Formats: sequence, C-alpha cells, structure tokens
Amino acid sequence: MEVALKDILLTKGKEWLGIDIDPSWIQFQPTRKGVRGDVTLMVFPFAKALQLPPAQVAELIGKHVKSEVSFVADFEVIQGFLNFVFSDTLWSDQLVAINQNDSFGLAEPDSKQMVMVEYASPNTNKPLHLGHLRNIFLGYAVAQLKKAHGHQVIKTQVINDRGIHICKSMLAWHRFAPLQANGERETPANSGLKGDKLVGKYYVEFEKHLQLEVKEVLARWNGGDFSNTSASALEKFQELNQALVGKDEKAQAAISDKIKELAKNETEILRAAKDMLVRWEGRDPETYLLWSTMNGWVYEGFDVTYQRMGVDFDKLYYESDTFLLGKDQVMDGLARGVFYQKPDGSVWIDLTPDGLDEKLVLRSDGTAVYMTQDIGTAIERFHDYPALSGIVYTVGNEQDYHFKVLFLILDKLGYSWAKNCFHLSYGMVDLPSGKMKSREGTVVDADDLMEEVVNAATVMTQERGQIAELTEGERHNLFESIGMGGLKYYLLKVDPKKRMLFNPEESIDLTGNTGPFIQYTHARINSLLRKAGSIQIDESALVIDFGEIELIKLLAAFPQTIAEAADNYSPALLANYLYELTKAYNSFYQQSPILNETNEGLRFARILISKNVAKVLKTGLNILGINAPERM
RNA sequence: GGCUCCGUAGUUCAAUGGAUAGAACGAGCGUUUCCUAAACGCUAAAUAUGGGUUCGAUUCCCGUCGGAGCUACCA
Repeated sequence: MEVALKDILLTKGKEWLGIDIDPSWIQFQPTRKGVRGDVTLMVFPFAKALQLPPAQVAELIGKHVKSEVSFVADFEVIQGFLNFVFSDTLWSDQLVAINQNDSFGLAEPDSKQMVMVEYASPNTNKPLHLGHLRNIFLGYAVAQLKKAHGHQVIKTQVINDRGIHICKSMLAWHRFAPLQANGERETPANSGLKGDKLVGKYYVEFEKHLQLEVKEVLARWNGGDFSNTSASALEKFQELNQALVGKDEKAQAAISDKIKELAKNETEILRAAKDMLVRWEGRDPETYLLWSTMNGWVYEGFDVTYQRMGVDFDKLYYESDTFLLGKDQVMDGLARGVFYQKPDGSVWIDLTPDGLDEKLVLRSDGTAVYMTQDIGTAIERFHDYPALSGIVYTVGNEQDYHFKVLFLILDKLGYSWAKNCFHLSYGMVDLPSGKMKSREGTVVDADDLMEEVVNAATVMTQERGQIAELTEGERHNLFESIGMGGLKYYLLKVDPKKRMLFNPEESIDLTGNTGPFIQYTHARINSLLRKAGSIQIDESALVIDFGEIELIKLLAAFPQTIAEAADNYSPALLANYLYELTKAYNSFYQQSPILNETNEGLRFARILISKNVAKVLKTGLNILGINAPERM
C-alpha cells in the first residue's frame, strides 16, 4: 500500500504541487493508535520545500490522493500529519490473504545467503549457568529468525575443550578425588553425579587449593623468604611493593591484586596445571586419556541440559581441533609480517595504528591463547562451508574488544569474509543481589533454574489449568512447555544489548508480560476454534468494524516484524510484537462476542481473525523456541 | 588514567528523529447467569543534569554527575 502511495506521489506530485518531489521526503509510518487513519505521511519536508504551512500542504496532497487512489477512502489532517484512511474491503481482503497463507510471515526458505550462528561456547570445566541460558536462548532464536527470514542457517557451538581451565579440573581430580574400594576414583557412573557437575566440582577444588597456596606464597614473600621464587617475579614483586607507598586506598587495592596475580604464578599447583597443558599439547598419552575421559563426562552432562532447553546444533567445533590451524596461521602471518616476535619468543600483533593495543597471539612457550584458536576456528568454518557468507558470534559484551581485534586480525590476514563476521554482543544478567560471581557462590545453575521454573508451572497449572482430558505424558509436556516458555520469554523480551536483571520471583510469574500469558491466549483461541467446529466461512461475506481492523493491521505487520527482528538480531522485537498482539486480542475477545455474534458476516470475520491470531502467535513463539500448547 | 556501553513511573522493561512517552509487576477500585478470569476495564506514577543541532529530540552531538565492562603470556 505504501509502495503504491509512494509511486503515485512520485509520478503525480509535480503536477499537484508544482515542484519536483525528492523521494527522501516521502516518509510513511503507521498511524498513531487512537487516531483515525491507517497510514500517515509526514508533510514537513514538503512544507519546507514549498514554503507553505504543513496543514495546507497536507490538505492539498490528501485531496488529490483520495480522488486518484481507489483504496484510500478518506484522509484527515492533524497538525503536520496526513492520515490516510483505507477502505474496509482492503482490510477484509488482507485478512483473507493472511488466512490462505499457511506460512504467513515466513520468507521463502533458503532464498538468502548462508549464515552460521554460534550460540554456545561453553568451557568444559564448569556446568552451564544463567548467563549461558541467555546466550543460548538468544542465539537459538536469532538462528530461527534468520531462517524464517529466508537464510540458510548453520547452528554451531564452539567447545573450549582445551586450555588451562580444563587442566585445572584434571589436575584436581587426579590429586583430590578419593580412591574408592574398587580402585576407581569418583566418576559420573559410580557417583550418580551429572558429568559437568562432577568436573565443575573439581575445578572449584582446584581454585580452593590455589587460593591456599597463594596465601602461603604471600606470607613467605612478606616474611622476606623468596626461595622457590623466579627471578622475574621477585623483581616485579619488589617493584610493586615500592609502588604501594603513598597511594590512595583504591590504587593500593589494584596493586595488591597484581601482587596476588604474581603469587598465583609462583604456586606449585598452578605450575603443575601449566605443565599439564604443555604435556597435553605435546600429546602425552596419559594426559590425553584423562582429558578425553573428563571432557566426555562434561558432554554427557551438557547434552542433558541442551535437551531440556530444546536447542540443538548442526555442527560442533572443538578448539582442540582448530588451535593447531590457528598456530599455523600465526606462523604464516609472522612470515608475512602481519605479526612480530618478541625476544622471548611470544608472537604479537601491533594494532596501535588502528587505535587499539598490542595483542598477544602466541605464548612464549609456544602454546595457543584464546585468540589463536579463534583465528583457526573461523578459517576452518569457511573452509567447511564454501557457501558461507558470514558468522554471527553470540558472546557476552565483556568480549567486545576481543572480537574487534579478532575481526581486524582476520582482515589483516587477508580474509575478505572478515567484514561479514558479526559479534552479537549481549549484556550480562544481574541478580537482585548484584553480579553473579562463582567465587561467592551466587551463580545460578542452569539445571537447577529450569527445574525450578517447571516446578512452579506445574503447581500453577494443576491449580488453574484445563487439563482434565490430558494423559500423564501430555501433562508432563505441558508443564515443561509452560515453565520453559516462561523462562525463555523472560530472557528474550529484553533488548539483547542491554544488561538485564534476573528476578527469580518474576521469572516464574504467569501473568502480565510473560510467555505463559501469550501461551494462554493461544490455548484459549484453540478452545474457541474447537467449539466452532466445522463452521463453513464464506470469505466473500466478511463484515468488519473498527476493532477488527485494528487486529488485522497488527496481523499484517507480522512479516515486517520478522524481517526487522532478523536484520537487527533482536528476538526482543518479535517478543514485544507477540505481546502487543496478545494484549490487543484479549481486549477484543473481552468485549466482542465471537461464536455468539448474531451478525453472520461479523461472526465469520471474528472467527477468521481468531484463527489467524493463533497462527501468528504459534509461528512467532516457535521462532523464539517456545512451545504453543493447544490447551492449558 | 585510556577506550566502550548504559542512566525512562516505586521496580523491571517499551518507544531505532515524529503526534498525548507505552506496558507489566507492585498500590487502589471494579468486571463471571455468556466462547478458558493464566483474562478484561479504570485511577495514581517517569525521560539523571546543563547546553547544542532540528519544523520536531527519550532517540543525534558536546559537557557534568552516576553505574557497568574492557584495558591478562585466563577463557
């Protein structure tokens, strides 16, 4: 409609107004709620060019458009806004078209470029927590949005299965897991503990011992005992100790942290973990076996968590497979002068000309860092999928700098696709008590949280749900759908870029702006449609009024909403649209009889609207990864 | 210190240069002989602050104040 209006303004504008029309003047927007009209034209740019009052220009354009465009039934001028009122038949035709389109809102599959969406990058030393939930639900929904928008999508995760963190868990397990009677140490099989939880337990164990040793080292240093301390650490310690003098409290705290960091590196246990990493990179068989065994436990644990979350992946990348390629690339880049080497053997890139810092890409002992493996992983992906146009990295915003650097390095290495890599940066999830900190034990575990929301949904549904006709299995699925739907919606309705607060009590709410509220409306419409049975609807006899038009307008905005949400990587836009549609429908439902309406044409229109609201809600919820139960 | 992001009702979120800044929760008052009340209606309540650009600024620019993140041979 807007396109048609734009065309006529461009072709006839000069004749009506006497001046050439610049296309940029033509700005449409949906007419404000509560004001008569369907589409609004801004007349300010025209008024400015014509040197006439906006109202006068609007009147002029409105008159001409009304007489020349068949679907414009009327127009109204309010201040500088020209509101066009479309004919009722246009809206009933829209409704019929929406109704006949089973994949309404969805673009032609695979009609757009192939993109890869990475949305989980767990470390294999700890279980998943609330932050991962936001990450994974967000990435999954973006992947679904891209698909709905016509892209071919590869869902992937990169598993940080190598590195010092996993060596810490390995070392702690090897040292501290008690030997059982049969000679085994604790395993998921013999203890019944979920694999990722077990490995996480030993990571915590490592950190505990590390802290103890750090205290010992510090006590020794402060007592003047520097045996077992490297010369460079001693030098730095003395330097930092000097720096403490005369500083304010804040600066002193920062320096103390640095000293602590220094002491960490001088502990036996951390040295042992580092040795283990070197042995691992040297493929020491015993270390390798321990590593693959413990990672295996973690994967089994993650699988259980992912399954409950309702997410899956098309392709997995393990950093243990890609870090060598990353190292090769670094050596190659070094030869080509992209990187440079320091006397100690470490390799760096100087990004100061680009306004960034110098960045390490390979340690002096030759082992890979995060950046090294990310370079390798990216290249591997484009190698695996030649048709791939770009990668979306769903990673928290504390890594904004890392990705800026990564994309710049890839560009400097000569990969043209580097500019199509996008860091989907999301904000941290805070708790009412503040930031989640593993050290303070305020981390919200993903499995525990999911269990909790499903339990809450179970209680509420048993209390108010219409579930008498459901079997035991169906009930179980329903509770799961409602609990998980609430949790997903809660995390997805907020703009991804923004830091958000997670309130445990609100997350299990079923009323207000929540997932179950939308699910409920969908279920209620389904109940209505079941009662409607096989009423034959005569699509040529629809009667519509103001309330119906409002809803048809909202329905018609669905494809546009998907496009915008996909282009902006923002499931929140879709979530907010679904909420708005739900609100509008509930209000309509409350004041308008549907099956009981006596005017047949009106009844037909209302049933059709109900049916298509349900259709859009279901499609939309599914894109967000949320189930839409038929009854609840 | 440098760089980046963020300040909207009591609280959590909307509004991507447009009209009277929307919701939800919480508070108060209402709505079930009728299609699922997990619903609906009504009331009170907000753009941190000072400038600038614009016909028009929550939105863009600059300053101030407040908050967060990054600035690791951790990942």
